[in-house]
Amino acid sequence: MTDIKLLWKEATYSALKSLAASSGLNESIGDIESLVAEYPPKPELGDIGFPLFGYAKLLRKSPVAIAIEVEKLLLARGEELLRYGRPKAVGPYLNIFLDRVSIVGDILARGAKKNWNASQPFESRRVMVEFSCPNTNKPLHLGHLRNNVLGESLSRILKAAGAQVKKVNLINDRGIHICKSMLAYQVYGGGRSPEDEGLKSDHFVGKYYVLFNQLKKENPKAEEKAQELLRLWESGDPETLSLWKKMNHWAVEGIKTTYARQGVDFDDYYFESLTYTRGKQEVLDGLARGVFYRDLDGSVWVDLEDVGLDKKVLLRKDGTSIYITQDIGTAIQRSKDWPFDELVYVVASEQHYHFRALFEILNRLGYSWSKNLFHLAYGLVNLPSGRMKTREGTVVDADDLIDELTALAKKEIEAKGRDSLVGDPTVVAERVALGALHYYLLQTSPTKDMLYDPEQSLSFTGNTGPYIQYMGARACSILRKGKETGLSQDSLDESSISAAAKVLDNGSDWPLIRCLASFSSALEGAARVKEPSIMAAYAHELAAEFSAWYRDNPVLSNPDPALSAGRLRLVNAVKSTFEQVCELLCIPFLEVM
RNA sequence: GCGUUCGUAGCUCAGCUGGAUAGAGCGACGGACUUCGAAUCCGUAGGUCGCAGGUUCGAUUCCUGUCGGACGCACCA
Repeated sequence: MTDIKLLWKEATYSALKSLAASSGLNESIGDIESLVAEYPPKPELGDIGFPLFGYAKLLRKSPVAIAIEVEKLLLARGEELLRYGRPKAVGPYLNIFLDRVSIVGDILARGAKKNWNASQPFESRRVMVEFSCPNTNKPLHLGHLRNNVLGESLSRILKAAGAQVKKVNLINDRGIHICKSMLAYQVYGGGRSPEDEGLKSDHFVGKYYVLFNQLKKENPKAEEKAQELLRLWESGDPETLSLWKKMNHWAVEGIKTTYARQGVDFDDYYFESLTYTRGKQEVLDGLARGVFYRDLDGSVWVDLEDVGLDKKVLLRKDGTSIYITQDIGTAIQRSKDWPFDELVYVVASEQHYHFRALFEILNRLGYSWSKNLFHLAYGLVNLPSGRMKTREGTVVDADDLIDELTALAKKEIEAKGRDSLVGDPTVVAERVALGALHYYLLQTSPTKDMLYDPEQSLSFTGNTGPYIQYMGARACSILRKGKETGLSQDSLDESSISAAAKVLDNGSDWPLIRCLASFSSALEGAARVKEPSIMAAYAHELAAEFSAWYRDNPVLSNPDPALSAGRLRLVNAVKSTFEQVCELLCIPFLEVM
């Protein structure tokens, strides 16, 4: 599809060029990029549209007249071009009606295959994606769920578009916040384990982090003691390290369980405790080269005021590194470990300023790849009641939320009397819950703050993940019935496909086919601007299109067996496309639900 | 104060490098289950795209200003 589009674009562009030449105008008509190809709003207008307004002034003709002349020029080129479709002037637009049989053929060839996507605009690009990056003092919450699904989905989209992707996670396993939960555990824990208290291990650690607030009330020196614990940790005190290791293990293992449940994983884990001293040497080198400067008290600074930022501290007066110093070191290390064409940080938009400074500092240190760093900033997830706050207990815990959604989905399955039809209702319910949650989080563009309305997300009607899952399940259902009737012909040899394609070259099947064909441009768009929301919009469009199609176009109960067989092939392609789309959006695909 | 970002239907959101009549879902109202699964579908109502300028043949989209919200401007992470 992409190639055919390009072919028509080139043909139209060269027609415009010769039009300019024959009018005796030597003015340039701009490069081919200035000719935009779009989709006409209605199928009956054509499959590709070129608006010609921009050429009116250059050619001293109305766009309507230009369209007519371009159409004439293109028609004159004969079969060599016209076997790929027909050009038609439609007002100020030059539209193309593509050769539908060949397009249908391409779609049907998807069949039940997994990897039919041939369009790979990101081929050979190496992209590293960093996401999640939890603290080890508490379990994941709703905000992490948005981060995780954004990072995972974007990685899958980039991979599908042909890129080599490396997913990395940086665990924040050191610092004062970790020491607080350790201190509270020393005071209240009594040496108990998560098993002793019957808690998931990360929730167990989180409980003690919350208990630190109680400790502060009981003991005014609690903050001081936490600082003391941090000093002990940094000096390598064995007892402190052993407690730290134990609690971190609990936290990380619990968090990994949630990842597995969510269907998220990583190619590499970095631990801040192992990387936090990196970057110091880089800063000292930069200082020696005059990129940074030393203050009278001994601290090291960078002045970014000329690019609209402030002066930033890079090393404390005692020579220790801070947050941004670590990120400098980590970025440089990564560029050595796995040279990338691009590094994407999926981090909340609160830290936008931090990343602008980081990228600029790396630029000043002379790393040419600093221009290939990208902060995928996402907005906060708010509740109808306001912002989530740890201290006010308004944080929505990730595991609890998935549990609640699962329970609700199960109730829905039972209410519809489908519990005996879906296999294990609990398993299916959790997959529906994840579909609901992930789609809800991905449909909004990342940059925006979003409102998480538990009620709406718990409802499975409308523009939701379960709706998309349902349409996938319906496609499967038709295919199952088709097998029983013996109408389905799955052979993928060229002649049988093109025979089926001819049957499907009609007005009623076209809107669905056109939608299936636009998958690659949705994928390309989502990968280019790094927004899974574009793929989510495509998923909904496909679901709605399929729903409308099978309502009006009987597949099995059709008097024409050839049409039935052809449409069954089409349903097969629909199913295959849904599987791909669901995979990209972290929505579990369901054969029945 | 400075910076970043957002403002589209009653609510939650789409609208891709400026292009053909600004779209979904929820909610409201009215319809469709002897028919491939009604977690569905169809119809109706609902918009000065925050406001004011500017660029352009053309602006929800780009620029400037302005109003409103969010976030940021630590020797915290």
